[in-house]
Amino acid sequence: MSAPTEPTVTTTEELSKEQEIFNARLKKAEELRSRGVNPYGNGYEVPHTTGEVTSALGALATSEEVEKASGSYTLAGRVLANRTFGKAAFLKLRDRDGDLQVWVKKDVLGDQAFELYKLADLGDIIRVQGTCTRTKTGELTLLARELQLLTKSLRPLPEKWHGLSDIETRCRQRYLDLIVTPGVKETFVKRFKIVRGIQRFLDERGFIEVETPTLHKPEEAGGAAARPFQTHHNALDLELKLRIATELHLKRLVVGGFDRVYEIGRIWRNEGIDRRHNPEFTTIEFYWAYATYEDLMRLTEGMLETLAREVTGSTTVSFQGQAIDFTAPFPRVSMVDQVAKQLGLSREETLAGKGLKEAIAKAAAGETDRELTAILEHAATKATAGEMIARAFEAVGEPKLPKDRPAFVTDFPIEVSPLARKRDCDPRVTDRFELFCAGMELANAFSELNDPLDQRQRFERQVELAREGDAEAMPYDEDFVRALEHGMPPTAGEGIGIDRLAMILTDSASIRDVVLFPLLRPVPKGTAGKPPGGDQAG
RNA sequence: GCGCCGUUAGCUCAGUCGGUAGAGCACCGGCCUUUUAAGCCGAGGGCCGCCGGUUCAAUUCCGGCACGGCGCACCA
Repeated sequence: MSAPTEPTVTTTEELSKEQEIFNARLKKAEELRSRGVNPYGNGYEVPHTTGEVTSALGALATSEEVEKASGSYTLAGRVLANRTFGKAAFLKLRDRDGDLQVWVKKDVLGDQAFELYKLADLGDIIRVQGTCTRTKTGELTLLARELQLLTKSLRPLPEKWHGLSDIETRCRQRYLDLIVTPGVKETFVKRFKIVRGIQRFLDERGFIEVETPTLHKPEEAGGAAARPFQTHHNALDLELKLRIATELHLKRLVVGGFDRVYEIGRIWRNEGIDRRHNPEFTTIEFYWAYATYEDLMRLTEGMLETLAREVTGSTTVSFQGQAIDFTAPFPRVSMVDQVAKQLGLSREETLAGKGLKEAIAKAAAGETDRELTAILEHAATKATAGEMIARAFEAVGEPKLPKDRPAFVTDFPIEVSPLARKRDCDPRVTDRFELFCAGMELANAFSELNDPLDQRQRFERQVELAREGDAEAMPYDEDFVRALEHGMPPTAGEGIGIDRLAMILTDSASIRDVVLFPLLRPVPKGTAGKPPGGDQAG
């Protein structure tokens, strides 16, 4: 944790470059102390930001206009560039709003303060006070009359032009990535706006935000098809699992009278890591009593259109070179009809499983794409028509979904929807949709199953599946059924993947780019962040 | 879990048909009071990811491992 308090005794010849810089900066910190300056001082007021300066003076074109209009500003931030000219220098100062050039002149600052300035390094946090002008090249610049060093940086920043490009380093040392990689901070600001936008949208419609447990007893860890992480509570000697969804607790709350309720929260799924998956991720789940999944489609369209406009400034969003139009309404695609059409069957034949396996096998044989063939072959091995339909859709349906629009996929078979209400006019399908966008599943929603007897049967089927070796089957949540037995109003509920939504609205190719600290394997020897001077120094 | 690719200075990257390495930026010293990747002069800085094999000699060739990237599988 702690850096060495003394420069290490190692001779110069033996020091790495980083250790050399570290020790040299440590010496400067000591030099500052000897001059009565605490290199880690506090209590300095910072009344202004670079943003306030640029919005007040940015429109004024000449140095005369700027100087006439400029008040005195006191700013603080990190030094990101330092171009020196002996008795003057230009610094690039960054605060929470952005960057501003600071002009340090010996005759303006005074000899003593200028000597202190010379002990500043790239990466240090400084505070400056002065008035603004425009330089010969027209850049709005604060001419410093006072300068204090607030925090000494001991390690060098990455190279200023290319920045950090190694993705591993960017994620492990996100603090550096945020400083030197353009756009990273903005991405996470946009993510914040997405979350706030969702909250505002739902709050305006009478929804209440709640928090439910993330530590689940084994029988509670349902609500999705996924493998949970396991943990243990010592005092209770209790086996626990990290939640894989917020669904079942939120529906308990609907039973309890929270007719419109939502939770934005972290969930964990013990699965692989790739461009679209991080083992911990954030969902918004919301439950709306007396509504149906049809209402949810309209709400979702309105929400996403609003978010796109708020976050990107347009309802058409560019994602990885593809324009995606979020203008409501979004197209709807029936999973069953699409599979039927592609396989040359009728809707009824498909739902009844009549010739379905043969048709899928035939399609697999005729498919040239190796991956799609594998999906179809796998689909043909499923036990029920519903599972075959859902699986076959991945091969024959998903690739045909519109690329320039989000699309609702409807008509999910009951076998793959253990918590969804079955359709009144055809119990083989559910009142459910998934929203697909940019090739990703973005949302999953349905009219909730509120018939406790039906729910019991669905759980029993999940238990059977688990017994047959399905690691992702849900446990039987007895208390949840008990809650339904008290009566849950007809309700529609939806879950949206915040991370994936953030990917799309920030044009990020990987979930890594919208998660501040994505899970990575640990570095074996722990070389990153090791203080110079050997282990005893740390 | 599988396949392909990568790992060289603090950072971004060259390079060595096998003879222990270079550039730019950063850093250090010198000059410079309007710079924009400032400029000029000079000096440092490397277990060439790790382990093993072949070889007189390996950063380079071969094998294994670690970490990462992309794709697949799994999944939201």
